Amino acid sequence: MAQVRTRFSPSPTGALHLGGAHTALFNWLFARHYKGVFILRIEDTDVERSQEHFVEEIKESLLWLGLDWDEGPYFQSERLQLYQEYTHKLVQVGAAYYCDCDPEDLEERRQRALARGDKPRYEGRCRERGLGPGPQRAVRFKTPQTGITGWQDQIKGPIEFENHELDDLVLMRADGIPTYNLAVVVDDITMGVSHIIRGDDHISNTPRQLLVYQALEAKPPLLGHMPLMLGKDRTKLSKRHGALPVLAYRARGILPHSLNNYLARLGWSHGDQEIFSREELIQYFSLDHVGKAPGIHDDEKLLWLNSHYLKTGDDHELARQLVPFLASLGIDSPDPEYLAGVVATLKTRSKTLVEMADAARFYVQDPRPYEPEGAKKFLTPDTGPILQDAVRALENQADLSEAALTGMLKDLAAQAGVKLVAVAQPLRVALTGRTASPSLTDVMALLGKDESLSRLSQALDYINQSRHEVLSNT
RNA sequence: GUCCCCAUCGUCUAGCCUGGUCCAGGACACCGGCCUUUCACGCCGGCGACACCGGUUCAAAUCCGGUUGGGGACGCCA
Repeated sequence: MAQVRTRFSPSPTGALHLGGAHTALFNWLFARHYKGVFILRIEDTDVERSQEHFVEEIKESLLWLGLDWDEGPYFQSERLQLYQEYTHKLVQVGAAYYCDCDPEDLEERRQRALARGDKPRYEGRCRERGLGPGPQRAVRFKTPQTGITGWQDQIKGPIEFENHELDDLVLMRADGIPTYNLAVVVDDITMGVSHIIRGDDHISNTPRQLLVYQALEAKPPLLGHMPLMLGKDRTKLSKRHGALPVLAYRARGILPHSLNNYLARLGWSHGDQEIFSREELIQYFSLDHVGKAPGIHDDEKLLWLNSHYLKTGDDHELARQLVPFLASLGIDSPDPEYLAGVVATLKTRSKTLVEMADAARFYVQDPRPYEPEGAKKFLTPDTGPILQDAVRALENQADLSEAALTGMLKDLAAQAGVKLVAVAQPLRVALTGRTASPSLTDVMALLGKDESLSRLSQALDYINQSRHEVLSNT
């Protein structure tokens, strides 16, 4: 295969969301697999809606996902001259013509046709008028009205359209800015794009673009239309389906590779494999295992992948990634070594970094106020003696290893003649403020002897205090 | 409405091209059990699908046709 050159070409009219990330990923994977080039191109010909800050957000999103580009970003708004040249060429060879139809009038006709149940299309009023350039004049493509335009889609297989289904699309607006259909073609030709991989919502544009290639006597790239991602309601994924911008997933505490792995497996597969490293994704990716049917976005599966990567990730690396999440809870990042230890105890219990940060609170903050239910149930006059015994035992405990602490807990239970759980829960609430937490042996080891002892006496104070409150209330 | 695309468990999917090895495999979710100092993790098990009709064939999830259903596109948006 000649050099592979793919591109991702978002329009900066909104944030990069899941659907965009999906196509970006497939293009990137394809380019990386074939050791080709991945191009970023910003399609900002919609002057009205394009915004600079969206460009930044798109770049940031791609970088966060690790989808680095080799060329670009190119901006269509900086290539207007080029589109003009191509437009003139098309007019010269008789493949395009000037049109002065009133856009509002056209819009009205379109609405009427739709209401009537007809296929709305430009009737070709200016097609044979031989108009020259002038103000308020757009350039339309003279679509052949006979014959068939088709291609071998790299994902869907053969697709064909009858040319008479197509109308004369606008290539160049009256204001001299090209439309999408012209700009893509010119760009893909001049940038030497070898493979266009895009959503299948572009299928109906494809015959038009192919016809433009023909008129330009240019060889079109290979085309692959990937199935769309649908929302739970099975319609095209859009803003109204929830937290969709890629950066929203970052904010939720999703790891970038979790999202990549998730997105890769939506519409693509490699046998029964679910978990892929970045390298494996590159190694295995190809268009022949991209499916044709649309997929529905499933947050649960994403969360599962994320918890998998949390579980299997490196403690220090995860600790580093956890820092901003702690910060947003108002917690200064503790010593990296200590935080890695904290992470080690939390990684199997968290689905996101947000959850992990929240679960980490008690390690670096006062466990009070205690979880009300837990305090009510486990920090009572009945459990006071157990806590007192625990204080004594811990004071004499020199070895804070897992085995030693487990032994200590078991001895405590044996001496009190109760089950281990009866000792563990009061201690847990005293130390962590909660009824659910990592293993107590881990907690005590990390907190250290002094801090643990101080939390136990805090809890004893709490018990005494509430007893007095009860007494004074009665 | 017209054109185009699609159709395997609730969801993501393997298998389909090169029919038999599939009374359809994996994963998420869900349910049950085990493990257990709590919560999780983990482990074991369970539930659960070839949209429908016809054709081709000794044989069809796999090939063909139709029906139904879903989606997408019909902009001087991309």
